[in-house]
Amino acid sequence: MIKLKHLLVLCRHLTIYTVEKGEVFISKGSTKKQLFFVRRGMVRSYHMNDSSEDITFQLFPEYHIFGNLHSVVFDKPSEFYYEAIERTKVYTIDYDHLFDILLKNPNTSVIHRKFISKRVFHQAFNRVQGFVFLSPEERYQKYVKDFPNVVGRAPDKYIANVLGITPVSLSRIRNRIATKVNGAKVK
Amino acid sequence: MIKLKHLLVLCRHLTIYTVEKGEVFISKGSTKKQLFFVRRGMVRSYHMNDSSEDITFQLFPEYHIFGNLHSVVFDKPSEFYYEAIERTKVYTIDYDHLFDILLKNPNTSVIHRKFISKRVFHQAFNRVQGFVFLSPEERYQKYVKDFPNVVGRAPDKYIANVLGITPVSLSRIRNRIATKVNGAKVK
DNA sequence: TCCATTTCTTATCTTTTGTTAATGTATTTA
DNA sequence: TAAATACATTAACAAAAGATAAGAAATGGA
Repeated sequence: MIKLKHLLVLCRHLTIYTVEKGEVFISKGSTKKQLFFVRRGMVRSYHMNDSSEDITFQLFPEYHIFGNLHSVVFDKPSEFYYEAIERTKVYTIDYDHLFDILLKNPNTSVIHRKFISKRVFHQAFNRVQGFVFLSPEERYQKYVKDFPNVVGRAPDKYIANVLGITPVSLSRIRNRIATKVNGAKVK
Repeated sequence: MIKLKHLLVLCRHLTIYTVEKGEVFISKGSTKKQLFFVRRGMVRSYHMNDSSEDITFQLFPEYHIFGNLHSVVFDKPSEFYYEAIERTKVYTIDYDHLFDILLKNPNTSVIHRKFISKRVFHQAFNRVQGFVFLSPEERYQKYVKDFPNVVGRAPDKYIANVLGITPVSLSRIRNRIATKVNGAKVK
């Protein structure tokens, strides 16, 4: 059980701010261990190729948590950029600071455990299951179900990357699904 | 720093045993929260399709840890089977028991954190990165590099599943790579 | 509102993958 | 040892995906 008073301990240490579309929260190479909670807007993490083409790794809409995973978990510089793709409002806290609080308030270790294992791990584990057990088409359908507030909103090219396919292929998949549903395609 | 005395606390609670090839450690539906350390042999986790065809999710050779993830992390019954694909020797401990020990020995929380975040999460996160950034062929090459003691040993059909492709496709990829390396293929 | 840019779709072609089945090769088991 | 089983490879075909480019639609700024 997470109790209100433990949440209050955390809230006092949160910083709140808003950034414009295109602004970057975390750059490649950063070792800052920060966690962010998206209160409004959307963020994408992406990887920059040698040939200067970026591939989106994940999309974070409202009420999702992101952070410099490479630093927080692996103690390495970030390999990703994290940028707002809309005007975005976040709550942020330094991870080491958070960890101090958790250590000083043993009861909050429940929050820590829940955070690390449930949220972040669950995401990664579920994605792997999708790649192993589902076809690209099924993976897209599952993504629509799991993230209905991302689909018509973030550019499809980002979603395609997240699903491990090309934007062109995603467009065809969407077409294929529409054709199936409507019997014949509606122009 | 993990200290010897903390490891000793854990060791006293480990159970050691060996099973034959084909025997099952964890069945689908199990809610037992157990962790296993593979001392010798190899284990595979797999998912049973409705049409009674199984898909391998992961392979665990020596010195790898596995457990009923669905139960330990999500408090749900296991959706996977975990079976020995060789004669396998494991060290095992009940997860709740382990957690008790960790709580009573605050210094061991380092072990806990390292275990959950580093090992298990690292695996999942790395796999997702592979699916998003690499082609099936590159994914296979990375797997060979990361698990040299699995490749010539576990059946290729299992490895193919882990990589999210069919066994036939993996065979073609291997052929393609061999042809590239040798200039012409060696029969 | 209009222009420029970005994004999505569509088309063409090539490559890869899935599917199914046959063949060859080990490995097991009786 | 012989037969049976499991596995890997290969082939043939269909389906899907990647790459590239061109056109349509949407978006964003001036």
